[in-house]
Amino acid sequence: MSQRDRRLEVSEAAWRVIVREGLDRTSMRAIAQELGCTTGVVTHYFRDKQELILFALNQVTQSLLKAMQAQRAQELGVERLLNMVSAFLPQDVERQAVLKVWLAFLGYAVGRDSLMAEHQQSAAQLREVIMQELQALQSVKLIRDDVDLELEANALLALANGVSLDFLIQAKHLSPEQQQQVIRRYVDELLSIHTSYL
Amino acid sequence: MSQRDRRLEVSEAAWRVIVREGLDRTSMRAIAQELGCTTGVVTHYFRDKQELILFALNQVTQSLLKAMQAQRAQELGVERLLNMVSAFLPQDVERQAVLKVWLAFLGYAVGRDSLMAEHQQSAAQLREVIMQELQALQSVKLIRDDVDLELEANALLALANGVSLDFLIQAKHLSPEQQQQVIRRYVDELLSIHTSYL
DNA sequence: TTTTTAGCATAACAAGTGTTATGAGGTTTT
DNA sequence: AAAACCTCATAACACTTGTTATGCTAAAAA
Repeated sequence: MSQRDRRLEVSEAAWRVIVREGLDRTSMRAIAQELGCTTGVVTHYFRDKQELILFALNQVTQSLLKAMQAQRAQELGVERLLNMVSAFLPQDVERQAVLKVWLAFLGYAVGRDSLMAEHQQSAAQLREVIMQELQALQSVKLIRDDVDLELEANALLALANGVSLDFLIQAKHLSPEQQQQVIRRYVDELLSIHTSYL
Repeated sequence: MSQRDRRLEVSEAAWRVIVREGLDRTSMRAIAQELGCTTGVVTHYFRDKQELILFALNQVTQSLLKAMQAQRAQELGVERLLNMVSAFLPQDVERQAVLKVWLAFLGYAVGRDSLMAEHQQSAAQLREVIMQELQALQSVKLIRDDVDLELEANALLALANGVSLDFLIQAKHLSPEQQQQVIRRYVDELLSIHTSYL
């Protein structure tokens, strides 16, 4: 087992504790116990807790980015954009766990401007990918030329984030199908096919 | 000064610390120092920290609910719904502070199912108010009869939450005008005026 | 006026925190 | 085979945490 894999094991143990117990109860000792060893392992692979947290945060955002990028294999079009945005909706237990970790981090980042800025950087990457997608759709005339793509990218991500949050904060939350439906409707609205006769 | 006001003072001091330092660094001592007194005050008005946190959480959600309800003074219509939803967008520093406290609580509630359930109850209230508004609009034929109002209420709140979050997690976030614009466009879509010829 | 209570400061408590040093045992390198 | 190193357990460190008990002062009630 490589050194890199061991770091991942620690990070994933941290995930599990965060999802189950919450970020503030995720102590070094709790992570070690989850992994079935002592804190020696944790301190060996991470200089301090801050580094561990940032690493785990990166794991979260990178996993979301990858899931989204994987959808770009399909041919350009509405479905591709839809699938890209849907890639990080909480439609199964894994992504629901990711969502919880993500939210825990966001809450933790409140009042910690440097940490929030770190996350903003990842969010900017995500926004960039979506923007490129929108630009591609605009260049093939699927989106009208007068549409503000920066605004649309933000709005689309906002909707996706809101739909994700809905899963955690609403008791009667949207089903996976409804999540997709809400996103789909919004994406459809973006297309000149539907808006050309406005 | 009444006993009730004193509790509010403590709670508001807690808010300020949370926004500035983060929830996990909001200790009893920090709150007391923010208020300019000792922990004796805090422990006198709140049995334990849990009670203080739940009280402050309630203050957050109630303030949002009130701000929204205040908009119902206007006459029924698109503008009223729009203003109700916009009432808790982070369009000024006060509401931006409320947003931070809210997010801190959400992150804190991850892994604490009872606390999350508590928040879901408040969220359900909010959803109910929006649903009533949608029903009113439907009854005056501003929304088509075949529209699923439960789904729409969730979707609308999801969009609003997402737009709010966008303010914190996106460096290039939406301006107050853009926030409103995004909501407005979505609300417009709900109206039969725009969807009748689909 | 006496007594009771509310409001608050102070201090101490046990528990849990991140961090660090030390060292043992195994693996790789030289 | 010897030296260097990686992996990890153990233990101790200085702090911070929420909570509780004690007591003082001023206001209210008797």
